[in-house]
Amino acid sequence: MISTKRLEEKWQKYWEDNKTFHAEIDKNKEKYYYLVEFPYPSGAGLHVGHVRSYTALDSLARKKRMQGYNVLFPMGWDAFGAPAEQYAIKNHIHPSIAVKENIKTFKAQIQRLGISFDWEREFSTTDPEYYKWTQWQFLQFFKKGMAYKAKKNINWCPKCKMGLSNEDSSGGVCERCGSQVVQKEKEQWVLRMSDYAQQLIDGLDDTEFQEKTKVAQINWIGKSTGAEVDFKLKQVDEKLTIYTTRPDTLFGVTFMVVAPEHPYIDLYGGLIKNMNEVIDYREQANKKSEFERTQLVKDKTGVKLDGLSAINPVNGKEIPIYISDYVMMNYGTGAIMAVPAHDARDYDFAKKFGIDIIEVIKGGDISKAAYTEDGEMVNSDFLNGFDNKKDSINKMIEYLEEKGIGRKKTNFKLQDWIFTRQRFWGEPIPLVYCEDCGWVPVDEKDLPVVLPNVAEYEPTDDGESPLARIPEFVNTTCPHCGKPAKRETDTMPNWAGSSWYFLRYMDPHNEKEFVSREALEYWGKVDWYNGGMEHATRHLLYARFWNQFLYNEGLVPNKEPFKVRASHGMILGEGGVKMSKSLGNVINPDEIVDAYGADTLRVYEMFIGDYEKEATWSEQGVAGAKRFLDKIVRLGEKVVDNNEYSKELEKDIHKTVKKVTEDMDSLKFNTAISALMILSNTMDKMDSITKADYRTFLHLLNPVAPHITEELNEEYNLGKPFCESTWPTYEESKLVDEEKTIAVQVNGKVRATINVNINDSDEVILEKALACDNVKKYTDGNEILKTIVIKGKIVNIVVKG
RNA sequence: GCGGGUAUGGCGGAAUUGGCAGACGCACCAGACUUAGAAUCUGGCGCCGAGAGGCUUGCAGGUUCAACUCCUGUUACCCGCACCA
Repeated sequence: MISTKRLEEKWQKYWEDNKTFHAEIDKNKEKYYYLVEFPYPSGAGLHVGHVRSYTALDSLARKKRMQGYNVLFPMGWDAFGAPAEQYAIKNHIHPSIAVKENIKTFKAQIQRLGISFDWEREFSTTDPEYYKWTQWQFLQFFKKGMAYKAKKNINWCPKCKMGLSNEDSSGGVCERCGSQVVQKEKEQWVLRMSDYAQQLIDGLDDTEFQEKTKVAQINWIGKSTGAEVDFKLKQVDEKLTIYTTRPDTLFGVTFMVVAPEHPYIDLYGGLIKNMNEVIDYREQANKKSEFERTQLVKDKTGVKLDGLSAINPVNGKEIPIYISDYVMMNYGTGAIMAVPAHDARDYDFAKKFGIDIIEVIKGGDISKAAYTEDGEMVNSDFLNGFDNKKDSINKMIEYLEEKGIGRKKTNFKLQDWIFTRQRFWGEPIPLVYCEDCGWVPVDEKDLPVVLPNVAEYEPTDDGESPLARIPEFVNTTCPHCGKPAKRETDTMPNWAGSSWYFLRYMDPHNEKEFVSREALEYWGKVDWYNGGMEHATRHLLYARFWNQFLYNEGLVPNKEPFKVRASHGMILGEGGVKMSKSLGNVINPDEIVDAYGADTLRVYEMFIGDYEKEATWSEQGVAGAKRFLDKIVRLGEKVVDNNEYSKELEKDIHKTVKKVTEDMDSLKFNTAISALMILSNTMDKMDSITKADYRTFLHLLNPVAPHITEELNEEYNLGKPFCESTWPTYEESKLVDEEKTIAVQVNGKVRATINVNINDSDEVILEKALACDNVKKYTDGNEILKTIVIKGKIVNIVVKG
């Protein structure tokens, strides 16, 4: 046989020459859309983790095609963003050139693996032909009022010199470089994602995501129900509105707290006697990063507003107001009512500042965390005696609404999406600022707004985009009135291009539309989307939001873009540690392909363990996969010219067809391969196998090891190439075992095994069981209390003593 | 703190969903072939025990003829989220 390298190249060429994996709309065939998250083509090249998910989906796609589906399985590149830009700055080349080089490397690496992507649909988010439509879609948001410019305190990474979304600065740390994020005021384009909070929760019902993914999204969106309550200020005719989930504890309110940024501080600064102290505190708080405010400083700080106080609306008592950084301006109303008896944070604060603590729920452990659950209400006037949280809350809301001092209210943690980056390497935002007309969208015919081809793309210290330094780019005319005007110089985050790439794959070369209606209707939803768990609250949420917006605008036919979402586990280095450059334990897939071949790498990674869990790399395991494939090659020497299954193998083959088919559908590649290993061991023990035996065996292995199986199929002249054949089927009737060995237990312990026939009655089986010598040993002289016969499975005899 | 998950031999992991725990692979041991090695083949391989046998799925209980699987409690680790009112 020819060498592994040559045969792999041979079949890769065959598939390419025959456009085997190219999909076209075909209304006579049922479609299936497999999608694997497109990679960021970094300079480091392909990782064995990529190989795992690509091979898994490739196997599924190959099988699905053989099962008669019209399979869409595309691949592209998510190439905007900071890493490419950093690389370009460091090496003094234009990011577009660096990106092209990296894509070339990645693509060659993927192609060596024989992944059945439809390369005719390939694109990069950085292609002007693609980002033209990203810009076009941004303009749809803009025109709908879904994009607005706001002066925002944004998460600012001082190292990357860039504004970050909440999602990108989770934990107060820059997602990219790990620096602590600080707050900086900046004008930003923002998408009204929070408007979609409820729809994003509801839409999950229309998906088949894993529970953990759904939960992660639901938690991130952070819905809470409660009430807004208006507290009158004593010194001025004004009310301070707060949000609470526990209006039933209103009688226990002994103070209020506003966020340092609360507008009332400036508005009523004249009444505040210790304004200097207050301003000082606010400045201190502002300097703190979100991380310091939330993680490090659990110790409560604050300043009492001297000269400004509020009235508790339910009992008329005067209560003090404090500012403290434990209240956030971006959630609720930026002000809270404090119930120190039943909330740990309020309790800490009250203890520190010597404020009254009034118990309103009996039995609540005052010093412990969070709001007390059920207990009898006390010190609460009309709520006294209520002993159920829900009823108390309803009663209070009813009271508040009646008096017009409060109302039921739902809040979400989900914030609007900060959509601008002060960077060069992103999609330019297609807006122009005109002194007379304000912000005006670029005419559609003038899209895309192309990134200029210059050498200056380093970020500036003042936080302006590098594009601002390029007069030819900045200066333009107003699309509306024609007067001189200036372009927006910020660019989009790299989550933009990935928010709709799955749509573009359906019709990637369309110059007139972002995708044709026909393609949208035919390819529909992504049936199976594989990606990392780390994207659950970012890419996956952004993409759903984006698609829901397009749906609401009538631009796409499905509100939810993805049906099933699966995620692969990470591959760790030997010893169970993360692969990293610094540890020097990164495995380059090329080296494995060179040494063992692509099929071996593929089989190994599919056999390594539970697909959804992390797995540890083992070179010895790779060698084991290679041994398995070598054994399969040797099996060919036993083939005799017969187109029926061997009698001895028929049942095993039918069972294996069933097992492999079902296991692959549920991502249990490891057990599918195990079943094939068992079958190969059985065949290996036989003197000869038939062509039919061998072909079906190779066919079942083909999705995972496509090259070697095609080659052997051809060499032994077994039939058409698998990629042009129909997936094997099994017959239920061939699965039944006539004879079976089952265990006999006495008092739950196995004492013997017996052979039973499928037609044996329970009585016959029991008789056989009782006849065993080793069973008699335990039953003789003992009273048999009970016998259990489970057909085809087990016999259990319960004896006394 | 809240939410989600995991726990099975020396290792990666199986277990028809309540029916012989440890499939399959790796590693290891012994043997065959070989001048030797590689490759390949045969056999062994959870723990204790010479053996009969006993014990064993993080730990402690429970349900059941029967529990890795169901229930209660508990421990450890991993991952999200987190002064969210």
